Amino acid sequence: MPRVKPRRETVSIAQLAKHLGLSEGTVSRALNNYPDIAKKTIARVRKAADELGYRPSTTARRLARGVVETIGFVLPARHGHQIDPFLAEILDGLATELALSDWDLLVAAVPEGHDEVEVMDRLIRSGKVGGFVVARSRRNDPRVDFLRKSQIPFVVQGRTAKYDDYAWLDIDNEKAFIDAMNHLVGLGHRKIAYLGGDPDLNYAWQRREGFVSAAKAHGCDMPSGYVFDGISDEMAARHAVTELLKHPDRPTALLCVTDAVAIGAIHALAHAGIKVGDEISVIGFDGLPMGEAIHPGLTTMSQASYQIGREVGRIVVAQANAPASPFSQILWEASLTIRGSANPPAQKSVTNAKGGIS
Amino acid sequence: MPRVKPRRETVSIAQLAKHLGLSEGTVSRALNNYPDIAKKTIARVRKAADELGYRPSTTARRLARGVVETIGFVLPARHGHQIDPFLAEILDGLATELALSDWDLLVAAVPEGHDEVEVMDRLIRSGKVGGFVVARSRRNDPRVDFLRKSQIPFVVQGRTAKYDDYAWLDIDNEKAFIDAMNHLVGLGHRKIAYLGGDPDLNYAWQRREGFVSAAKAHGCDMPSGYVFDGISDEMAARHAVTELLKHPDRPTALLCVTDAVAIGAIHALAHAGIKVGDEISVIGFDGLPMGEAIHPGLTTMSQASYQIGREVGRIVVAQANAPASPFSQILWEASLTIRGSANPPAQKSVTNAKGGIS
DNA sequence: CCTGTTACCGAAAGCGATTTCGGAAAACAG
DNA sequence: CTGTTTTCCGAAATCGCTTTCGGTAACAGG
Repeated sequence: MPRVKPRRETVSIAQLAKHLGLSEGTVSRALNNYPDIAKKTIARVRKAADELGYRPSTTARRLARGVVETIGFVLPARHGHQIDPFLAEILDGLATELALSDWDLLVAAVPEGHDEVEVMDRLIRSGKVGGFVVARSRRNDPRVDFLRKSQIPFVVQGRTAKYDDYAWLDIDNEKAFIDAMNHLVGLGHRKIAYLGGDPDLNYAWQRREGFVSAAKAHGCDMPSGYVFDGISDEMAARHAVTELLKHPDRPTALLCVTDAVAIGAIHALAHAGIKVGDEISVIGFDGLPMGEAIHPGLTTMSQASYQIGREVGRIVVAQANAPASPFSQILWEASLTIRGSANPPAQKSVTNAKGGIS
Repeated sequence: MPRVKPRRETVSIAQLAKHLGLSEGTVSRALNNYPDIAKKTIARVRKAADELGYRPSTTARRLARGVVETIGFVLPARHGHQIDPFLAEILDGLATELALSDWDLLVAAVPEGHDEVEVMDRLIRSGKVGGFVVARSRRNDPRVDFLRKSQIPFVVQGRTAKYDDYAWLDIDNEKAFIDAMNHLVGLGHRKIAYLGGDPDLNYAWQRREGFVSAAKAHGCDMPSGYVFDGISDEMAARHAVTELLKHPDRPTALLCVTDAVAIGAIHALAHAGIKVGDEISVIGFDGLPMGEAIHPGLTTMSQASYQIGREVGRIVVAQANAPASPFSQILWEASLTIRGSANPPAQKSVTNAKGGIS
């Protein structure tokens, strides 16, 4: 299926060269600051290039240089879920940072019936990208496994459980949830339930670890039925809360793996006529703007997702420019944002009820 | 600044040709289904290509063909705001649709101090994209003005006020808000206030038109101070609601330009101790999942943003493949999603108070 | 058996840059 | 004024693929 060739009417280096009475090679070297071109000539070429609106064809340049200054980002396959705000923010930051280095951002979706690694492999083989950013890492992540042996620069937002021979930027999720627990315990809570996410996702695992270790450290009651896993959206959160409200030893606080889950939980609690922030405290994680808009405001551990996107972009470009340099591995902290959803427990409930089975 | 040439270790057509004992040209034509290649040969080439994992370099292919199968999407400059969920959904749908046609999606941000048109211009001149999708159109949109005379295929999500000689896909915002008003009036409301967005954004303008015309048609009270403009986020919505609550003739319902605004309004109302869905009804627009998670659930006009993204992708690719064909101009309808935030007005308030100045 | 088609494939010329290599002109030294 | 460096630029090869243009071999018809 041969196609037509709709040649763009843009200026080529040949035209620019003819216009200047120079050879293409000279023009090219002038624009790329080669030392063997007279400064006067460089200036002349620059000026003409500006006037004619010349921009080198990135296609031709890529072919000649053999370098692709484009970062790939594969959107997680949507299994009914919608793309979450956290990813959107990362993308925004990433695009912004890449623009500053004159790199491009290629966003790819995973078609039905394919998987992420397949998509990445095709992007690499067809020479469309020169690096990757991987978001929302899993404990055991095939994407990272693949990229590790692919010779291509990449940065992971998050970490995996096993290997550590690659660049990543992660939030200290464990510490964040320990902090959150400290806050709750400091407020007087001892009966704290946990709405966790898919433990395959490393952040969910890490947060759970933080919760569990802090609960132990503080000697919190941990009756069975206090810890949920696999809560990934608002609806799941509502169901979990419904369960929880039937619990003989009702918790006074709820720690949630994400803001979305926390908001779902708050909704469910409000629906059940329970006053959030009063009868039950809730803490989330993310720092979504929405957390400020709901009632009561959501107390949460905030992470600067836009900044994460930017930093990740910076790292991947740096790595592409200096392949031999050691991997950046950066750990950032989340910060506690206090709003109305977490307060001291209601007085009547401050009894050390006999805990159930852990 | 000459760079190194880190040649990828991928298979080239030359290697494949040598491996097969054929010429490069023949291999190329075989893979592109030229009619003058024996079917047997095509099959043989196909097989070998699969086995060797050959993928043609898109860079070389682009250079040779002079066609760039990439759609550009410029993220709106973030003036403190965060990227909204609606855009994220569109992106997701767009990427998915493009993947099916084997097109790529290039997402660009606007660096500080530049504007969107500049960014688009550079993307075109440097040959990085072969088409554009423009989202969130303004009534008077420089991006559309620019693209109209740029000879490059593009699709606008939304419309502009003036020209109509380009492809677009829009929601019938005016009708949607008339429908919303009909719903409110049907419930018994007559005193309805409006929290509108930036009227430069065409959807905000259209929705406002819908509100105003329906209000007139139904003979609703329209005292001054009932219509707000420029409400773009939750905080602005809160301030507007604060104003509104001081109004001598308090409205019984609130129509909001977006879900985000509606959620901000609900928050403000709840904060003021007013029961949403009871004392005051609220309706939004978008159909964000969050609207289902808040309490009470948000009654809203839903639009299928993911589908919009897909359709827009389909259109732009179609247009790129058949440049001469007429512009697709598609109008979709939003659908009313009823939840708890809009109900008949409280009985005591159902008095036809004397309206203020319109 | 000879000629006219058809069916297939090879050769070669781009596409628009980059980069190496070498040579002419200019600058410097003696 | 000649010989040697520098400076600066042109020529040409390349990157990997597409596509046009012939040309050979096979096949048909007479």
